[in-house]
Amino acid sequence: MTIPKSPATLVDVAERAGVSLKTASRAVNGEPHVAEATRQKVAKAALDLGFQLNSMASLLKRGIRSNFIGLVTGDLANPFYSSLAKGVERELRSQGLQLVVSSTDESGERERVLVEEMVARQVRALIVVSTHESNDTLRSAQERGIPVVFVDRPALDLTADSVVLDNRAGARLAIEHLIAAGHRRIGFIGDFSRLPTHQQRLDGYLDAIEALPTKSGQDPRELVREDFHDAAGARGAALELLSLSTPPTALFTSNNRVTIGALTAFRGLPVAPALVGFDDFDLSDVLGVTVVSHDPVEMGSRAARIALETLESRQPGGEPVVLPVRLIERGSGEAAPGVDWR
Amino acid sequence: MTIPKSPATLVDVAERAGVSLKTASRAVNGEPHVAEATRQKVAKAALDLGFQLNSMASLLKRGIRSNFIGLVTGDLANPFYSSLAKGVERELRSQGLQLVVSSTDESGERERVLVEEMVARQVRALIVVSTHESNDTLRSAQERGIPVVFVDRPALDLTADSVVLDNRAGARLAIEHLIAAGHRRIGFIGDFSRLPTHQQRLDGYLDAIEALPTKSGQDPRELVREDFHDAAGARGAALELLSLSTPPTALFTSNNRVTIGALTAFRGLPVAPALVGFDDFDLSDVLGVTVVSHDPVEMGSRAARIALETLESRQPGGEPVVLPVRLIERGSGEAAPGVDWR
DNA sequence: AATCCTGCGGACAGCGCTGTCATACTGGCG
DNA sequence: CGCCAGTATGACAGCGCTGTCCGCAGGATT
Repeated sequence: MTIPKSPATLVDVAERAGVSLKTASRAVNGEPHVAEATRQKVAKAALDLGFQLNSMASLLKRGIRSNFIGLVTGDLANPFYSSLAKGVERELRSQGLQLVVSSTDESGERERVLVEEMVARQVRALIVVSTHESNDTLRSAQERGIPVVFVDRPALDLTADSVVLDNRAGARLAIEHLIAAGHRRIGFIGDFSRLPTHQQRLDGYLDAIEALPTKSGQDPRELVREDFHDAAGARGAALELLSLSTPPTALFTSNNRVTIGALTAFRGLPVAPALVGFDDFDLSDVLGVTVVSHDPVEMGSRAARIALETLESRQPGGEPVVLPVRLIERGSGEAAPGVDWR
Repeated sequence: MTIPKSPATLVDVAERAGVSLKTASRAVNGEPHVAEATRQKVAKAALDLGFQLNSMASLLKRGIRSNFIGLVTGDLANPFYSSLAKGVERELRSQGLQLVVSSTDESGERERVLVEEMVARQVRALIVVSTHESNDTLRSAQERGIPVVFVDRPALDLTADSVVLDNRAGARLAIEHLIAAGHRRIGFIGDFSRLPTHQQRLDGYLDAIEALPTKSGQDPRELVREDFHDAAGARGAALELLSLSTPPTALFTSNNRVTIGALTAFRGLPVAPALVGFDDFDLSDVLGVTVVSHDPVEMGSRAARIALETLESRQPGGEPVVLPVRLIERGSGEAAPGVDWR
């Protein structure tokens, strides 16, 4: 019904208040040297006209590119990423910055497009969970002076800050925990093998496995299954491992989706294998699942803080920030071989 | 190391390419009437200088407000909201629009601030899961010509589009299902009582309960517990209900967090009460929890589509879009009174 | 030869705002 | 009383870009 009347400008406000444009600007922006009475007049005029400062014009004039920080993640619907986003947002809030998000669905091509779009939209900084298929566009964003902070997955071939987890230690901890419970055949189900997080977690697994006295000729990777990015795929991998002639008595699942997939595979089994998962998740306590836990919200906050500091002239590209992980025992990781933990 | 050289402007590009500003503009924007050779020259110059069109200036000049759509939700870390965000983002993607998100943490005051900020940042449209504490700022956004679409919770006292679930029918369905399994004392654990979703789900509950032959003097709200917004609170409510002298034999939990809270309360009980939850969640199948399910991603998409249509001159404020819900039987809702379903 | 395209390129204004500089007026102080 | 510091206000340019209008060349048309 309402005609989309073009919004009031500062000129209109100034006119209505009977003051100059500049004075109106000062009043609206809360600058000093404006008489209280004048301030009131301008405020009233602004209210009457439904005036809203056009921040685009304001930022343009001041040579500021924008008030947005871009976050590029895999999939917003994954709780890990959305917690990350929450952490980032919380940090930005205090600075009057806003968060622009988008999901790559782990496609390098989409990552490229999204980063380009964000750069075109003048984001102040980029926080990226990179697919690591290519980083040309990220590099060129950097070259344009846009701070790029890698999160969860470190920067590769690129001097940039990153905030990551202590993946290798976490995985080793998990496997050693299973070994301590008596397990010797421990399966590993992992994400895309190109991802650094995956590789590090696998390294941690191998560290612990290779420390075990082995029958000669044994392949430490015999029970390793990789490149499963969703729960359904991980479920299949778990079923396959469990149907081996000598199946593993325990599994290590390298992220939340994989853990969930494995759990769905256990339904109907007389004895569920012991399990330690990387990433905590809702209901892990109800289910009694032992996990390598960490704080994705904190990870997002840290990344955001680094991005903001870089904006304030901090030198980019220092050592990666490595956040600690810890094992939370809930039962599934403490069950001895052949013992059901449910 | 790199000095944050001030980015190249179109003037620089034009100069370097030896053409006029306007010609460079035409070339960069792919407008017609530019000779192929000229286009090449400009492209090369732009590349050399690392030129990036300043979209703020461009949009300002063209009188376009921005390419952003704002989404204001309760808490990004809640899978329900992040799925919603995913749906919105997916829809925007094809239009070259980007998504700005922020969380209110269910505070009306924060909602106010966020909406104002987004309006100041010139978002093209707003998609809101309103706290419903007040809608003044949303109304004024509307008056400025910014389409506002309510999602999950309908518009109140405001002519605006909304996309909601069939909450009442869903809740009634759930309760009738429990009644069919033999339950007569069914507890209700709900969210903030001010939320329309809550009220509708409670109405659905009461519909079904009141259809039951009652002992006179019986209060249909005897087993209703409200205003629990997180899992911890819901857990307490569940424990309290179960410790009544005549405890309910079944529970209806009105959203995903409440359901999870109730589930954590069941640990250690010899017999878990039957349970139907509103909202599906990860691992509901592993746990065997019967739920009233729906598609939050689709809900986000629909809301985004409506926002985009309104931008394209569709009349705002039609009938609310009501999305269907369906019951998924997984065991917890089919157990007879006194029978453990786990 | 006069006319009209069509393809190409440029000059200029101005989007809405703020930084700079200038002006006018107050009061205090030596 | 003259001068300076401080406060209140305004005129104006210009951020980087694009829409409008205009000019010029060369080929087609009458």
